[in-house]
Amino acid sequence: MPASQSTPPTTAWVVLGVLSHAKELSGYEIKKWADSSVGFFFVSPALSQVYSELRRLEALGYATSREAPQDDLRNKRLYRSTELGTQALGEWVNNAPVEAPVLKHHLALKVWLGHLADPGRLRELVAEHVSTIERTLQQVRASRERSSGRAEWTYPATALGWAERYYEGELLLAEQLLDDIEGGAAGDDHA
Amino acid sequence: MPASQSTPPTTAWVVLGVLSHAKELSGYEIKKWADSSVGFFFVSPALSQVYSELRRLEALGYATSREAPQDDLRNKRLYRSTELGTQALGEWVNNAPVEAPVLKHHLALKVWLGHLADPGRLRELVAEHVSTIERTLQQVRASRERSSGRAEWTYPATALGWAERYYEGELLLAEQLLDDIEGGAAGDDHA
DNA sequence: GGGAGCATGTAACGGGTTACATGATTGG
DNA sequence: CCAATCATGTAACCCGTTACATGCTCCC
Repeated sequence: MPASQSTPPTTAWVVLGVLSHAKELSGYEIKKWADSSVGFFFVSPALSQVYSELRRLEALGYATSREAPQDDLRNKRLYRSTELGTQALGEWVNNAPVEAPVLKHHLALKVWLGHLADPGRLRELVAEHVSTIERTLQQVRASRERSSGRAEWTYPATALGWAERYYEGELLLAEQLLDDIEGGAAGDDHA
Repeated sequence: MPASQSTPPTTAWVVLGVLSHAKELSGYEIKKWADSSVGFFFVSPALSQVYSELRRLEALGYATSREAPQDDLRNKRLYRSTELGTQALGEWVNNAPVEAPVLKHHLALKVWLGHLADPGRLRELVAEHVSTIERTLQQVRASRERSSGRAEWTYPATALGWAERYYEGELLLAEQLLDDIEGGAAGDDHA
């Protein structure tokens, strides 16, 4: 037995994960679901990659698809998870070690380079960041509210609750950051 | 003037940023500094990539290098930022828009897939994650303490202070997560 | 003697993105 | 009529990683 052994990339599990929460979805729909759920705590793949992961999953026997007419002339391909797929996904969830979170925090990076920044501009950058987070937070809340209540969405709702608190934390951190850089050259052991 | 226009990848600024905090460093040293500073809020590049970014920076005129003997027979290449480099970096810090933070939170992802997990195992996964974060937090604290005090490290210390609070927040979030999944099927609007 | 740290680099690979191409339907 | 949404896919590209290759020195 020579063949492929290496585990699929996490993105494959993300796509299969969306499928595990629904019965049958098109690539396009998967992308949308990903954007408004998993996207708040794990990078949501580009549409083109959703399609290629779907092909991979099908090749692995983790998903099946069927052609469905959506209107005259137009076809969409609908995917669903197989037994094997759900099994493999559960296997991954339970047995793969939890990798350390990966973070690219551009604002923190810029603060770290604050000695090269115009002080006033630095504060503006924090403000920019706060707006970004606030927009995200609104979306998270909307999503979480949508999923709260239905029994099948318990875990997604829990994850979204986590994300909500996470972004609230981001806001707090930004405020404290502002104090730090405002409070003239601070950064040493606070009061 | 036809030539290259596209901005270098963020990693280039990371490397140049390390250089902007020192006078002259080898690639190897840069990697170490990156690991224990910027690495806590922005992915630290692999050593091989540090070297290739250095070559890029030199080609752009943002850095210069010189050959320095480190012991008989052995040479190391020492890099320093040029005027132009510092200028370009400052330009980036001040004028490039702050991109949204990128997060890959594997634990949250797995919680989101909790319907496929063994409940007991899920709690273990959270515990695994907590250990990871605790280890990171210790390192952040050590780094922050090392940089606190010296005037030139004000901004790095501020950034590390941010990181310290960030990981403390992660710990809190993990606790609440445990409550959520422990407290039977919760996730809806808390008390 | 052997392993860890210092030091630099190449090569292969893959994960993932943007841009491009196409085209129908619906709503303002 | 035009923009947005639905819908799928290809191609180019590059960022970044792991694995490999090499070799010295210091310390146990």
